[in-house]
Amino acid sequence: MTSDTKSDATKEKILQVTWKMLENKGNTVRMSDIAKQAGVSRQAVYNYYPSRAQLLIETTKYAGDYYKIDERLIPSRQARSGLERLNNYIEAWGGFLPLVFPILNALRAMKDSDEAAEQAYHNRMAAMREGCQTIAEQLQIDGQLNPKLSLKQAVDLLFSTLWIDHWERLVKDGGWSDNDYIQQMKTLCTAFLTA
Amino acid sequence: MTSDTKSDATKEKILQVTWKMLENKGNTVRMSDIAKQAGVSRQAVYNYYPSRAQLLIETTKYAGDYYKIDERLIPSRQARSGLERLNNYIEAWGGFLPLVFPILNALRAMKDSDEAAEQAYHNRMAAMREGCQTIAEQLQIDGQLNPKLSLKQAVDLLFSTLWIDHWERLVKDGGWSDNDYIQQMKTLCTAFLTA
DNA sequence: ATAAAACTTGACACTGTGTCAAGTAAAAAT
DNA sequence: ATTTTTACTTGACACAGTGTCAAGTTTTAT
Repeated sequence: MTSDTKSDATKEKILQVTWKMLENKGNTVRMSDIAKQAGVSRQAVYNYYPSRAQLLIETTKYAGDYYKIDERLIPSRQARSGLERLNNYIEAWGGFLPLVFPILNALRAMKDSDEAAEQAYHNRMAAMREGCQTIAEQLQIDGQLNPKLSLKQAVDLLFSTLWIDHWERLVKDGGWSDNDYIQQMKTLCTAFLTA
Repeated sequence: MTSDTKSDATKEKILQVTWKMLENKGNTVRMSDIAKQAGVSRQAVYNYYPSRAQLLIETTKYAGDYYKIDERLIPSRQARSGLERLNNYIEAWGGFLPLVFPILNALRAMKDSDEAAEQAYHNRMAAMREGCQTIAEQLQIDGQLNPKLSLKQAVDLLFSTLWIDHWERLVKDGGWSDNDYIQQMKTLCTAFLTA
């Protein structure tokens, strides 16, 4: 055992517990709840994560790595046509979102009160938006992009349509299944992005 | 002057100040900020509104009344066809949203921590959703509703597409003009709602 | 002049975040 | 085997913001 094996274990345990509790209780979880659940003192948590915002940000990274979003997006990146890319992207995203929603949700709720949280949330949005950008560009190259839309408009619309708020209302509030969501989004996005 | 003329004036002034400050500073405004700006003590505010949530809720009503959403929706209600109804609805909604966004935004931010705020936010959503329901029903009667969509799915999609999160990203973040939003939403909603 | 209403002032309880200092227990280094 | 370091714990405290309470003052009505 190296000198920080034990501390690493605690550090990771805190992330796991945070993640689980975000899924169960949502963004109302307090630092003391997390500490208690992880079996350590509140101060131990602050030892590793200097603020609640930072803890959430690290948890987001942890979960993102765990669910391997990059791997999921391989089929989209390998697509030959814009439309194929779009469909594969929605397939990957629609499978990924239910898993990371609780954490993104917490980040979203914190973004008004914390600068670092806003930054982290913004970065996540930017990363996702980039995928949408590539899709729209590919569609344009294919000559399939709706002529009523500028490239930017197409990207804005696609991104916003697939972002978590929309998903939340359809799946969480509306009771849609993951598959309903994926299928309908494929149809819907194709409908407005292509001519 | 009757005995509560002055108190009514103060009560309304607080609402106005709250409204203005939500527009300027967003949901970070504190009770003490509002009091100071209204020229009264913090306790005077609590005299009329027992909690911050309640104050926001009353402000929402106040602004809603002020901007006369009902009047704006008359053209939609008088439409002969589903499509006409849809377009008129988007026209009204697209003009209304920029005005009430700051307040709905504040309510949205409070909904996780306050039961009453959540209820109020939910009610606003429900009212808006009802308009979407009528549109979808009319489209179905006209035989224009996309056969790939159930009535519920159509309502869910239309509602979510027009709700504030989507608008915020396009207009606030994306820099779309109000008119861009209205025109694109007309096209987009028509595209996925009809066959 | 008196009473009621509409406030103000200041103190305080409560929740949750974040900090600080002193102590302990076990592992690691010497 | 002893020191030293690491990984904590315990408990106190500062701070912000909400909400409450009681006592005092000004304004308005009668």
